[in-house]
Amino acid sequence: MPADTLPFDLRSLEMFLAVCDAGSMAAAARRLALTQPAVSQAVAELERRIGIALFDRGARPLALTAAGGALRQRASALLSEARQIAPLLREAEHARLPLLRAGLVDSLSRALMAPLAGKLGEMAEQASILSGLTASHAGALLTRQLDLLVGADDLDEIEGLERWPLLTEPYVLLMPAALPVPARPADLAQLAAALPLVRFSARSKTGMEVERHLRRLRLDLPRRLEFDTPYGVTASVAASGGFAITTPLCILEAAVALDGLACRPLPGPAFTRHLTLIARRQELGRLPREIAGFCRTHLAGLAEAFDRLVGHEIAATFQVEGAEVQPA
Amino acid sequence: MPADTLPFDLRSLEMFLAVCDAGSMAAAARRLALTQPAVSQAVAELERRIGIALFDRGARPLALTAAGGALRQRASALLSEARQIAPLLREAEHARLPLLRAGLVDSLSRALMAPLAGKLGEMAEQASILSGLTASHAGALLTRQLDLLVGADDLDEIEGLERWPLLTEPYVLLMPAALPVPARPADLAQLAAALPLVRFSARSKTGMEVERHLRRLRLDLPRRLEFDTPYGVTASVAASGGFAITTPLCILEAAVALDGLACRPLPGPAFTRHLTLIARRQELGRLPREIAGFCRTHLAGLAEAFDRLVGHEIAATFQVEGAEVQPA
DNA sequence: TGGTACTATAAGTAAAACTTATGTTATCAC
DNA sequence: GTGATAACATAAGTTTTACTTATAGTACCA
Repeated sequence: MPADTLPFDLRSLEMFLAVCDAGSMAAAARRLALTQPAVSQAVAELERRIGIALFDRGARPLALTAAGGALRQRASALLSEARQIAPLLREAEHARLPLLRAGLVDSLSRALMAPLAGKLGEMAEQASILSGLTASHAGALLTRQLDLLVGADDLDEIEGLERWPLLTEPYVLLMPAALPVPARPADLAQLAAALPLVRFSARSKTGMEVERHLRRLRLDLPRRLEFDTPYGVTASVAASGGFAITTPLCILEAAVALDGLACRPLPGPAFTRHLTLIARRQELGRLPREIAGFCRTHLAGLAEAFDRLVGHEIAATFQVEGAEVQPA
Repeated sequence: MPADTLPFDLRSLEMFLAVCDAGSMAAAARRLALTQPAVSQAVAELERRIGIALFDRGARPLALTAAGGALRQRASALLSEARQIAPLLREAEHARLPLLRAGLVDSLSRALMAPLAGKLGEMAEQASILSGLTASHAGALLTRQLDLLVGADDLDEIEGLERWPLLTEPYVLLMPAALPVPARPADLAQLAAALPLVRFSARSKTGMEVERHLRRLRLDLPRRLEFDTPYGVTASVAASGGFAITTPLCILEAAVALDGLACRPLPGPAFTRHLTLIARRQELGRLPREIAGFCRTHLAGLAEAFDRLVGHEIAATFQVEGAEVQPA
């Protein structure tokens, strides 16, 4: 018997949830057409295997502990997913690709979500596109909860992936247009003394990159307000009159009015962000390549909006991948 | 033995995946420290219970059938979620953090992110606002990675929380304006036959609620395209000419042009969504109450936009909480 | 203070999961 | 083709698990 065995199976979760819903083990037993000791034993075994008490014995209307409540949430989600599977497999028999799941980094939602949805809808029977942080999508890709990922991280530390670069964009300053443009990195500290710096959370790849870059520049800027979405950062800068280190795509993503704000070049060494499409190697054939091409075509259409947003000087750093690079 | 039993348990899925990964049943057996017949029997039993062949016997490097491939995707997702559960429960027991962090459901980003950031920035030395799904925020709240949560779930199965209702809004149909308005629930099936139904993913509370509602109405609508953000759903409907079951706030959140689309009442019994502010009980004093009041004030400002979007008839269901309800 | 309705434990039984043993089939080297 | 090899399937026996009945213990209510 392997040591990393799961501490429960679906049957025991089913019984646990029945107890939660019914309010007592005896009632749950009736509902499941079992005897009461069966339920009692199953719950006890579940608690023993997880190693945490799930119910508060000694309180008569049986009460959940904190851990019990958490399990209730997750278990019901897990079971409802499990119940969907079998019917879907029957449909999967006569289908193209049965299911295609993609993770799209937040900052490309507005640029790519709808066209990508159309494309995936053509290529698969069922398509699912999730938004969020690249970090969480990366985990999902590896555990096969996702099949494709478009994000700001090329996951080069992970084997067995194929990578299709999409575009490169510069980091920029988003700040009040009236203020003087910082010329040297040190001017950023001065700016931060006058205005609140709005940051990306360190949960996001972008936030981590910015943090690392500032450390390289030996700048220790305050950390007052942070967000994990481009909208949060941009909207907060617009509302509060602060400033942020962000990228053109992140600003476009937010789709908020930028009255009185301007994009300025970030002083100091070049600092860019790369967006990449990633899939597990050799599982989807030429599909990732085709989708990457499709994304590039759509992203190229943004060049004009970029120009308007940041001016020609900065926009030159914006670059959609042209040559179709072979996956590493 | 009840008839609606699941056709598999986690153990059999584990074995099935081991076979997929190892490439043969014998190799999988070695890896699982079992004998070959154990695996063979488990796979056979799994196929019998699901009622579909998963592998292509007779092809020697064992090949997956279409259904087998689909099961592989979903089963590995299911298992990786299952494996996360136990460790999370252990964390749920303790942990404590000083900093003020809030989780805001995606559909309120546009409405509340910036003002909430300003407010929290006043009240705390450092504030962090994360966007995403209520479900993941709920876990973060329990494990004390978040201190506040604004979401579409009141987590009533969890003890030890205080809840501050913010507003109630109706679910509505977002569909082409030119098409006739569905009068009865059954008309939805007809609509779904003509147009693609764009769904919220079951990962989101909104998606789960819609799914449950449809099940109550005994409607089995196709599942072609799904998203976990309001922007995804709205943009896809706008781009593809499909339809969706969504809410006014979700539509406003997306901030996309709705040319040719209209909001229609959802036929059938009343179906509304409740947004609530949640905190762990008695940990932040009167702060949650104050923030809830602040949020309501801001949300009340949306009433006009609601009217324009959905018309008076539907908008009547939109209701910002007035009385400050004592936490349960 | 019993009565009721629940939970826990003990011991036995039915079902399942797994094992060894053996037969069958596809692939490959010759 | 032919036999060797490595895989899968099936049969029969064994261990483990899940469930049952029976009984004792515990919180709650009148």
